[in-house]
Amino acid sequence: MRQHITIKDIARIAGVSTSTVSRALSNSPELSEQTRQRILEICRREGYRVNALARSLICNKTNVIGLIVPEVTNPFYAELSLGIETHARSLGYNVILCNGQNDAKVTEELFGFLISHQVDGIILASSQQDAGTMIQKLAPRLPAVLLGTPALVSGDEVNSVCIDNLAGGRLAAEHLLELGHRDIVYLGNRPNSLTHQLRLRGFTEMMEKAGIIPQVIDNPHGCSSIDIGCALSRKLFANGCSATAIFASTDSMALGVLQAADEYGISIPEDISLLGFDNIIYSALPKIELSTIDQRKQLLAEAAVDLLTRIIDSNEQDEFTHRMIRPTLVSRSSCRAPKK
Amino acid sequence: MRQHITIKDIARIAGVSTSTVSRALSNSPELSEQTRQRILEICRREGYRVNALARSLICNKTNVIGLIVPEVTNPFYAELSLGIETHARSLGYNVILCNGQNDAKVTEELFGFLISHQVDGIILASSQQDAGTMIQKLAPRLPAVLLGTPALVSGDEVNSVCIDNLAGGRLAAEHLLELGHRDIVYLGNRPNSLTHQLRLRGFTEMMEKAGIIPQVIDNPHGCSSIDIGCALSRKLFANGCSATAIFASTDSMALGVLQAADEYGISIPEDISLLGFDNIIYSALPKIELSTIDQRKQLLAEAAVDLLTRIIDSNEQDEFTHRMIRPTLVSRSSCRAPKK
DNA sequence: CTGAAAGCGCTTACAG
DNA sequence: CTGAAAGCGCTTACAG
Repeated sequence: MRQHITIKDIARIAGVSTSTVSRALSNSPELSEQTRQRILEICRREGYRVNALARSLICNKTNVIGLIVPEVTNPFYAELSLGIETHARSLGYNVILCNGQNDAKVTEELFGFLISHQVDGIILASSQQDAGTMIQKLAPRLPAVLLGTPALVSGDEVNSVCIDNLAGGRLAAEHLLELGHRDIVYLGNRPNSLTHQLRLRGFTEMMEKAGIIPQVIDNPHGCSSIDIGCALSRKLFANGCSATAIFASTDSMALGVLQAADEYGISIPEDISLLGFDNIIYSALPKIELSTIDQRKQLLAEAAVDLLTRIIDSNEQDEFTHRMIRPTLVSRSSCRAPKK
Repeated sequence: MRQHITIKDIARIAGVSTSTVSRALSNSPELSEQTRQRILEICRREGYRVNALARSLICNKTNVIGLIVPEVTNPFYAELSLGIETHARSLGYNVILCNGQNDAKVTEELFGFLISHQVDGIILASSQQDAGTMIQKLAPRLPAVLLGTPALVSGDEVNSVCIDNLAGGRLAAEHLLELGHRDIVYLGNRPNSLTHQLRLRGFTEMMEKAGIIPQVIDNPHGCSSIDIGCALSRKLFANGCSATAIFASTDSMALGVLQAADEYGISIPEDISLLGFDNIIYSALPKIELSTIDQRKQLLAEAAVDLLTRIIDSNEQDEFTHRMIRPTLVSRSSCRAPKK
């Protein structure tokens, strides 16, 4: 069944050596145009397809990039991975997209899988604190880029691309302050996520300048989701919530807030303003209309691929690059001035 | 830089032949437990990792399944791919997830990529009419399963797993009829999609039994999305819409209807009831609360993987299997009885 | 229980 | 311009 046709078969049919077939396929210049065409025609006719495994084994290059995301079901990562795949393809690389499932064990296995398969480099998208350390430990020597978390701050020797979360937090604070909010909740802070730490820090610093100390509600889970956002908000609302605005750590969390608010008869934005972070496509839906901080996924994706391929090509690694992208505010209708 | 440690290095360090190292790694029984442990310890210490390319080349088996989805950014496919990956992993297979981007050219390239990389089998998730033919043409001889479209009907010689779309269409019709609707629009029919044809047929057959001929609005694009749903609905609403209910061909399309309705000041479900198809997670959001037909992604995913691995193991292919999963109605609040 | 040898499908110096 | 040979990293009969 799995009997593929090989270069040997083609050589036999064409009456040439395997070397010649190989050269015809790789567009080697040292070959008469005539024989090349004749051989290529035979390949086409016989449905020949090069065995990438064998070729990569020889060339020590696969032209494959491994991409690990925490969860494809989160639209933020789905959109990000689409951007990465598209840009990588335009540069001649294929992408193997893997689902870490927010699980360190699975992620570690995926590293093993990708390395075993000799990928040329790895992009790890993560908001986990230890993502940089993971790369160092699991893929030393392999070109790698950490996407979404600034490795610079954590001191790991890895390359990274991410949004400026500090600036993002500040943007959020400015927006809510300008609208006149004073009693504000930051919902869903993940203490073990550097990304979230920075987001929070930018937010609180700006708030404190205005003499305000926001209430911070931690998210003890390793990820953010609608369900978690909903659960945390239920607790908040159950205890009676005086705040006029909630800044949710991600859009998914914000969608959860929306759900809990609905259950408690709280209107958004009439009773409470809601601001998210990420700008996933569902935030733009009517009835949702979530104001949010845009992570600019397209820019992130391209920067990560560009950086990784540059490292792969340079074949050296004695300095590390960190790129930060500036976030922007997307103002929709989930935020307004507080009631007097 | 990309100097990996090989079996030869291990052999040298351990003072044995490469054969022995290989046997230690593959848990071959013909080996003293003592040397095995000694060798494995060295491998661990040196951070040795088997080169999957070389191993697969010899074994003629990769334990990798290729999965092509039209778009990971569609939550339906994102959830489906998660189910497939999880189930495949539990059976010892890794999954290479690829993004067809709703583009025949890209999909064809992906087939080439996967076949070149010697995957053991392919799952193609698609709602395109010609998906079965594509498999036959691009991957004859390779174990493959078409997911989401019934190959049986199209007469292609491929295996398939899908929901019973005819039954799904009937379920939708029954629900709207029971609520008392008589003036109904089916929005987003894709004439070149067998899946959608069946959905429509089940729907109209049931309607016609009740003496009703629904208005059908075609979707000329090759895919369904929020934007397309919105654009089609705008046209519908702009011309004045008498219908009391809309059955959208997918949940994404339904979200687009919601958006257009909002623009035209039409309330759902007060003015018009809205029913979707798929049951993506965003349909469950408050304020959205979309009634829909559940495709039961988990069952689909598992059935596809089970079928594919069975074919891979059997190593023969002279009969083709078609599995259909029964859809269910998920009734939320976007559908109600029409105003008198 | 262990090793030498052949071979998986390919590429690339090295000759001619 | 073309071919014979070596080799990528591994596995597996075949001897011993």
